[in-house]
Amino acid sequence: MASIVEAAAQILEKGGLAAFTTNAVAERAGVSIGTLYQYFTDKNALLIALARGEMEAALGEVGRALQGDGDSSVDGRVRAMVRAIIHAFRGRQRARKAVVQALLAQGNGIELMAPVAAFVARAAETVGRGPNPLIGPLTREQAFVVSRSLMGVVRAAVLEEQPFLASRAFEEEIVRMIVAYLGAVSAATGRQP
Amino acid sequence: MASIVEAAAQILEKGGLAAFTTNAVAERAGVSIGTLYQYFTDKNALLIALARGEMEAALGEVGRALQGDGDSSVDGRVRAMVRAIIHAFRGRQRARKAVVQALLAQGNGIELMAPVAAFVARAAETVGRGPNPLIGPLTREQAFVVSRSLMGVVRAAVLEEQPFLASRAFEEEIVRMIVAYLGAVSAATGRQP
Amino acid sequence: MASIVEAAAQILEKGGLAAFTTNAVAERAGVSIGTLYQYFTDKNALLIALARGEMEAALGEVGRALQGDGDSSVDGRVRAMVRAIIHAFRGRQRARKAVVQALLAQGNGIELMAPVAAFVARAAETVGRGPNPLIGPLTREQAFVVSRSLMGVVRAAVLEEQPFLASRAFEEEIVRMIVAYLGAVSAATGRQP
Amino acid sequence: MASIVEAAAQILEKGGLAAFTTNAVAERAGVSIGTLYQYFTDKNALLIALARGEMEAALGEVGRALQGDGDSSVDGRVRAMVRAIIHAFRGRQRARKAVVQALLAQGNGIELMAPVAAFVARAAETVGRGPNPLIGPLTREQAFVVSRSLMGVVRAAVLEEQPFLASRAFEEEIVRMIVAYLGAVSAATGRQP
DNA sequence: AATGAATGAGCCTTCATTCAT
DNA sequence: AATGAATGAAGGCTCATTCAT
Repeated sequence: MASIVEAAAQILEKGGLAAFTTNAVAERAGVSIGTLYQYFTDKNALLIALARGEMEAALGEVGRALQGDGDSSVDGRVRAMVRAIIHAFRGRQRARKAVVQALLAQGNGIELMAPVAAFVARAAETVGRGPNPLIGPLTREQAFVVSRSLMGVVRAAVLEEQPFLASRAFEEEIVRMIVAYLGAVSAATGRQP
Repeated sequence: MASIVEAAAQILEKGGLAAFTTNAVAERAGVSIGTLYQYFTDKNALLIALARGEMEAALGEVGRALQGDGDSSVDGRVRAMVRAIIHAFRGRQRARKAVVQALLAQGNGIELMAPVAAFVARAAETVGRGPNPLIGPLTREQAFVVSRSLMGVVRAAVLEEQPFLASRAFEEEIVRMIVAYLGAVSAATGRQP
Repeated sequence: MASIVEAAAQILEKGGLAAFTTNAVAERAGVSIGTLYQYFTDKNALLIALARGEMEAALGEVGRALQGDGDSSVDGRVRAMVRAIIHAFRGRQRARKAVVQALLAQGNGIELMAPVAAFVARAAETVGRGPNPLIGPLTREQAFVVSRSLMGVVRAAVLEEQPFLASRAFEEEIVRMIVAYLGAVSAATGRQP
Repeated sequence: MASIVEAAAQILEKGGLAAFTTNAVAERAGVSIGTLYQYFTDKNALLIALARGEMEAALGEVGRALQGDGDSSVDGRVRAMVRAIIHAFRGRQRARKAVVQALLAQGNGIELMAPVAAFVARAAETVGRGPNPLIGPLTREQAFVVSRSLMGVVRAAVLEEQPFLASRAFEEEIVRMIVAYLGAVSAATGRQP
């Protein structure tokens, strides 16, 4: 089962969506096509299993990064989160890309993406508080904007295979944006009461 | 030719990527499949033609919005830009989504997306200057972060069919983020010399 | 189209239901599988087309037999009908059998059989009248009994490949049964008023 | 073993031939597929076992009906037989239908059907004698006609799911046909010596 | 005796593309 | 330029059957 999912990831990584056929996956996994179908109802089910795995990995990475006891300033913590996201997206770019594509192509993508986004939003919120609180709870729109812009930037860099993806400068700018935004939210909220 | 591309857009809009077959497009366009192949060497060529058209339309929309002589403050001009982006993405969501997917699925997507992003980055830069300049020229990474976060947020809202997509509150938050980021960039740059 | 149906009949005739694959049919018809699917939505559609054709042929045969101006006595006309049914059932036994099976396996069979049965029932009724009327209109149950017993006997003989299928003795007995039954019905009806 | 056959009948009854897979049968029987193959060499072997069982049950029903000491007139005894046949065909229609189909699909059907038909023919003969004999031994063709028409009518009613299947009127007509036929045979035979 | 994971031949069907008219 | 019937490679999936445990 795990080997089949792994094979699927490899196929996707190497040949993209076009190469992703159940027969190819079975062959690479070293099992018969029948066995594949014993574990996954559907080509789609396999895809979802793969996606779920990737998502959980990403979640874990971000979560672990935030547990880390590095720099506990707002800047430091945002940077930890940004780094985690970048990392989560860098391993097996093509596979991940293909998974996202395939998922979106069927409408199942959003539900699977949602948890990650929610997690990121919550993390941002948490980060904003800390020792000397920066912000209160975010509104729905605010949470959306933080999480999606962060993920959007990173994803774009991955998809476009930008050379500066791993650079310090890039990280810096993303951090700057998030921190600036959280600050602005805080300022606006502070004024309101 | 135009009618074929239009048919392609409609098919994509209505049935998504799965419904997008050359035969279906030809039929809807009211021409024979042979004629379609007279104008487009390939299914892919048709897709590219469609994408190019959509891209140009988006570009035009943003450009026009920035020409408009509304509120000329930084806030006002960023808001005009944000609105234009949101609009550019809302007409025919599904078709656009499908185009992006299909394009990405083949690796052609990035080149076609690039001009829009470049344009958005330039617009942000321009906006930052204006009467009383906010910022100087952006670095490559900064331009990337502004354009992709903006587009990323809007795209996510479209794909996830968020109900607040057209709301004032959503627009407000995006503007807040862009302005805060531009401000932070400006501050950092100012300090450095 | 006709050649495809014909090929289907031949395949069914030779190899039974098991050999009836769309690929086999296409090959025997000398067309590509794609062409087959241009004319028939489905494997099932092909089956139905075949069945309809066979049914109409059977109908025609019986109809023509009854038009014939042979012996116009009740006995003579019943015999003409019986003979026609036997003929209708004898050509391409296996193909016919397979069609019926396949059809029944999907529930579509009955509707296609019904017209033949209705026709036979009407024929029996007509025969019962003639110059010196034997019977009035049959009740639903009576019509059913005449038509189905007649068809049932012949079908059984065909399926079991009885050697006496074409014999005079066999024909004689069937005629005897039908005539006796019509007589009994007539007698019962006559008594009732 | 019995439970496997029973499971097969249930599957056939509920889902028709299409649902009749060895795996499905094993699951419903609550045994593993391996066990099923321990008892039946083949899917076909299972089918034959099922058919044989059903056949014997039918045989038993008719036999018992004829033993019964109800009305001993020809009419009364024919009616008892007709009723038994109807009953034999009515339980688990779909399963029975499917069995017949499946059997026919492989050519094994006829041999299994034959005993029932033979039995019916013999019964008809017996009935025709009784206290005041109606007929002598039937010819091969006559026996065939009585048994197959009777079975054919009932089977058709079952397959077509005729609403009058259980009605008195229907029974009446079948009885009328059989009795009329036996009478005609008797008359003809009587004349001949 | 029982289990059930594994097998794989082969079926139905789709759809991009061609080419003679 | 346009047509559209024909093509056929290729893919998803089923299910009877085996065999090591």
